Amino acid sequence: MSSVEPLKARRLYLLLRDRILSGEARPQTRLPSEPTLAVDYGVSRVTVRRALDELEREGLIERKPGSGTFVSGKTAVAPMVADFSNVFTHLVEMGRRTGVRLLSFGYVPPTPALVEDLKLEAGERVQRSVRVRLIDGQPFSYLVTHVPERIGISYSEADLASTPLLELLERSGLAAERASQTIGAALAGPEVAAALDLEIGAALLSMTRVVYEPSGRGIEHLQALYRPDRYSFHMDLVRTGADGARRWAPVELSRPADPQAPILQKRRPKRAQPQRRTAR
Amino acid sequence: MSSVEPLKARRLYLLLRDRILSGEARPQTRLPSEPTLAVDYGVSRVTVRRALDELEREGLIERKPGSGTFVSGKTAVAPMVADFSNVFTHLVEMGRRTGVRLLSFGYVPPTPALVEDLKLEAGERVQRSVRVRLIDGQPFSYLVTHVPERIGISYSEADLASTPLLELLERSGLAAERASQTIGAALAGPEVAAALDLEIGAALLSMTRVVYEPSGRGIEHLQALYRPDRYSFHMDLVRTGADGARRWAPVELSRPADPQAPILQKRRPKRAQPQRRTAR
DNA sequence: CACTATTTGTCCGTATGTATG
DNA sequence: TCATACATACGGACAAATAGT
Repeated sequence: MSSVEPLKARRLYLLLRDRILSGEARPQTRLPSEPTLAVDYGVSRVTVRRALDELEREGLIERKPGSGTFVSGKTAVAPMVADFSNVFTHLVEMGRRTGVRLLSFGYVPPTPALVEDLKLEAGERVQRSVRVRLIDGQPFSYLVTHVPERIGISYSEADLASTPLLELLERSGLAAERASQTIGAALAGPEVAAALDLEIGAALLSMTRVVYEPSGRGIEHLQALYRPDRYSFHMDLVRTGADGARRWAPVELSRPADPQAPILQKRRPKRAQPQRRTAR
Repeated sequence: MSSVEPLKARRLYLLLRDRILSGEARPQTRLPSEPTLAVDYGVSRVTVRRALDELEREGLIERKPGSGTFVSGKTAVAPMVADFSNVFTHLVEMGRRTGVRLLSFGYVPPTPALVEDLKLEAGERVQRSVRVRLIDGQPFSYLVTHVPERIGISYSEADLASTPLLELLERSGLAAERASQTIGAALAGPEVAAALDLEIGAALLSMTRVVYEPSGRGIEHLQALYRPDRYSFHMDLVRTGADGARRWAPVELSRPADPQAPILQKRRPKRAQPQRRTAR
């Protein structure tokens, strides 16, 4: 009973939903007509209708015959916004909104890449744990963590399910002094898709972080995958250094010194899109 | 007239290509067998073969009958890595590797979101420009910029095609003092897909940045969309403040690129020996 | 040297989504 | 809205090549 799904329609549905939920297509505004959408996205009108049907079923749009299709004012669930410069995930702030599920835990031989990133010695094994973070009961991040075995033994599996890893490491007397982060994008494989309640091939935000102790050896390697509709990174910067150097430093999140501070926790990135008219 | 494209096969192809180009699947390693892939990704073997055919055609994999499918040592084009804390896109570093195409330019009434973000006054219009950045002749970013009209008039359309916007603003005597950035993900619409040489619905890295002058008014609103295979954000952090505060500050960009990191590969529920074809 | 297990390569008929009118 | 034509996707089955026992 492997019924095949309407793939093109689903893709278009996802695209339009993304536009609506991201706030690009604002409530009460009219969507392009069905024939226009069909031409724009290179599909038939039947496919467009299928996508719109789905959106209508979810209450995201309202169709008025003879008039057009309109974005309804349905609000999306507030996504989570993280301060990019804050390496610690502070449970205090997250509070009871978030939870953690420990999917797997064990000690494995490291891959070559891990040896390089963590500067492991020959034969040294790593502790590998896979966790899923939830917000309001909904999964939003998939975390694969690798820690050198000599460090990993300082806490238990149960600790990991309740306490942020970096906090555990600190309690063990380890000093996290330097960190290195890279943000990119990736596609969801079967495991991740299942864990994050997505379909295979969905787009994800990815972050790779390596934390080092003063000696320069790595103490944590984290590969995180986020649902972009539920998580994004944010950073406020101020100009520093009168030496003409174009340096910018992050500012505190908690203290919005300026009443006009531009941060709003709930704001999501807008995806701009040239509505009309392309130039070549 | 080929009316329908192989969507599932294409998706699987993109997924596997992502794994290979990102370095997760390392050269010379063996991919899971076709039946295994079919089960893992919930498609038929025929579909798996189509995806592998495409990869083989591009030389990313080598198939050895009876033996398996192997990742060939073909190196991906080095993607661009940006220092996240550096608001300025320094042409100096980018040098001649990069180029800019100005797609559109003009003055338009602002959207409600823009009014809010830039703190525009009633009736104030904005200058809107759409640019595409190229690296080695290949497009990697799609930039939609909005600038208040009172500021935009200080430079010409030609300037914009050759000089970074923030530099132009500085020359006009404007002080960029604070900035606010959000990174997320988005899906490619028709225009962006065409501009970035992608297909509609492809995943993109998105960044929204608003730059403020000391008075608190916005002087630039940038919506950037990046091809994740050609661009990513990087940041090195050091611990600051012995006051126990968990502050981290960015340091100078030292090393070029961390190859993108590990995602998990589905393990077979069978009795698997240390076959270890996992991620890195 | 065979025997076995697993892999890729090739074929089939069937079912269903998509485009067209 | 409906019906038709076509391409894709599916689940088989079987052959050939490879590697390990």
